[in-house]
Order: sequence, then C-alpha cells, then structure tokens
Amino acid sequence: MSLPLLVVILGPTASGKTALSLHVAERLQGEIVSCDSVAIYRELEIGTAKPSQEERRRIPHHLIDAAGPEEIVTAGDYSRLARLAINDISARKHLPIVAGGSGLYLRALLEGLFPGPPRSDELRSRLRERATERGTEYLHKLLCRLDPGAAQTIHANDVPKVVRALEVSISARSPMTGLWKQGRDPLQGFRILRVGLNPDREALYQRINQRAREMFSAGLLEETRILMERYGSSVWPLNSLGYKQAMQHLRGELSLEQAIMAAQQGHRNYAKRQMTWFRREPEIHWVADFGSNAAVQEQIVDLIRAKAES
RNA sequence: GGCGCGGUACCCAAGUGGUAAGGGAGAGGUCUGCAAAACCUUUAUGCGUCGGUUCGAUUCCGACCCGCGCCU
Repeated sequence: MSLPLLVVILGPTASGKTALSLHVAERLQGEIVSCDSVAIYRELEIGTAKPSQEERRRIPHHLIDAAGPEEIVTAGDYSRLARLAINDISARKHLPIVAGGSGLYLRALLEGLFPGPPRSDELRSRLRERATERGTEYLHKLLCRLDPGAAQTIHANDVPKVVRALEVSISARSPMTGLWKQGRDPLQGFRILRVGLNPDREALYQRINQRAREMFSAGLLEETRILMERYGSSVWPLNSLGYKQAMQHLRGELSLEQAIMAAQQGHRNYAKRQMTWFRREPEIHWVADFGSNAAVQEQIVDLIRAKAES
C-alpha cells in the first residue's frame, strides 16, 4: 500500500491559494494546514487575508491563530507544529493540504532544517550592540574567524544572516557550515504533490493593488491601532506588510494615500521574491492562473484524484 | 508679447569643457530557526530640438520648441 498523499498549494500573495485550497478540501475531504508566517498570529486579521470564520467552520484549518502577537514563531517552530497537524489529519484519514506562501517555512516543513540551536535573543542583542558600536563589517570579520565557509556564502551587508551564523557557531561551539553537513530532517511518510499558482504578473500586481487598498477600507488602520495599544508597536508581526505602513500613517509619517501605495508596493515586491523562491522548489505542477478560477479548481481536483489512485 | 527659472532613463534627481552620481520602479538572483525579513546583480553611446565655438559639448554661445512662475 502506497504512502498517503500530501497536497501542497503554493504561490505568491493574492494568487488565490486560499480559494483553491478551500475548494480542494471541500471536494476531497481535506483539512488545511496554513503555511503563512503572519496568519499564524491571532488578532492579525485584515492584513493577513485569513480565510473567513465561516470558511474556517466549514473546513478545518490548522496553524492559523496558533500564537499571540507578542510571540515569535520561527521556521523551526512552524515545522514542528505543522508536522504534528499533518500526521494528525492523516491519522483521521483526511487529506492534508498545506497552503501558503512562506517559502522558508515550507522548506522547513518539507525538507527540514539542519540540527542547529534555536535562536537566542540574548546572544543576538549582544551581537547587534557590537554591530552598532563597530559597524556591520565587524560582525562579518568575526564570522570569517569563526566560520570562514559561512562568511564566504553570506554577504557582509546581510546582517540578519550573519547574526544567525554567529549565533549558531558560538552557541554550538562549532562552525555552522559544519552542522549543515549533518543534513536536514525531511518530512517522511507522505507522497507530496506540489501545485504552484503563477498567474500573469501584470494581472497579479493589479489584484495585489486592489486587495491592499481594500484592506485599508476594511479597517486595517483600526485593527493596527488596537494591536499597537495592546502590545506596543515593536512586536514582531506588526512589522509585516500592510501593518507596517498602517503604523506609519497612524504615527503621521505617511498620508493615507501614501501608506496605501507603500503597502501595495511592498506586496508587489514580496510576490516577486516569492516567485524567485518557488521557482527552484522541486517538482511543482505549475498553473498559470489564479486559484480562484473555477476551471483551475476542477483541473487540480482531477489531478489530485489521479495521483491519489496511482 | 516681455522677463525669469527649468527641460538628464519608466519616475524623482545630482553633475562636469574630456566621455553621465544616487534613490525608487521594473527585471533577475540569494536564502538551512525574526523570512510579509534581510541582502545581491542589472537598466541612458545618452542629457528638449537644430546649428555654432572647440582637438573634444550633456556642460559654453545662438535660435527654436515645451513646462512653470511673474509682469503687461
């Protein structure tokens, strides 16, 4: 008997992943595992374009609203939680459908991460202090000494990645690139079918513009204001697209129209980055259209059925 | 009609008598625990048009065109 099927629906923002996953879940007795690094937080509703309460009642969703806004859910955290959810769904004989656009999180789930230490906020803040004192080149020079291999791969200006490499090398007391060689821990026990949504770029950008504007008229500013009051403006998820620009407007740094345009721009740039990430993902069945398209939905249902029976 | 200011890439914009900064957009790329993050690469044989001066003009001169402001 062959392994159970795991369906993965990926694509850039606003490409219709939610619509497609909902349709597939409905037709094939599926449950959805979100792969979205921001929708995982509670109380961030409008800016994350989460599926509606009604949709969530109809189809079970996992890893949406799994953490509070003051928490940080890393790729590693996500991977562990998502694997639990997938195994659970599979045990109930339902079809697990992973849907989302967070590339790193998806890779962490499917291919796993290297056996490194988790993030350490104390170490990080110490390193960042040094960086502001002596300049960012200092961190990279330090990395040259601790892990020359990583220093070569990571650009000196890319502070977050340099910091992580240092964090790993220091707290594990051995170079990060050495730990990389121990390999990853891929998800096992499933046959994976990846479906990628790749609508025409121009059409996607128009959709993004429209959706970003709608978020503002649907109350994004008010939602952001409440979150700022409750948790402060420095909590991580408020740094996300849309929320960041809403905060800038609330602080008087941008006019409403400027904030909307900046949010649109941010989402467009993000969609482009997502596509470059996904292009190198293996074995994706690409669809050059939006997931909200009924013909696409039928086609994918058929594809999954065929695959399930093979 | 007169005077003044300006016309440099898709947009904003610096600049020099000796071969066109920078930023944004667009495109491509990187990514091994903050990733809706961060970072990298790339884009004008061309500086409103036509002449002139010069070894050499985007830069100086003249005329013209366009935009803005003021005056009549």
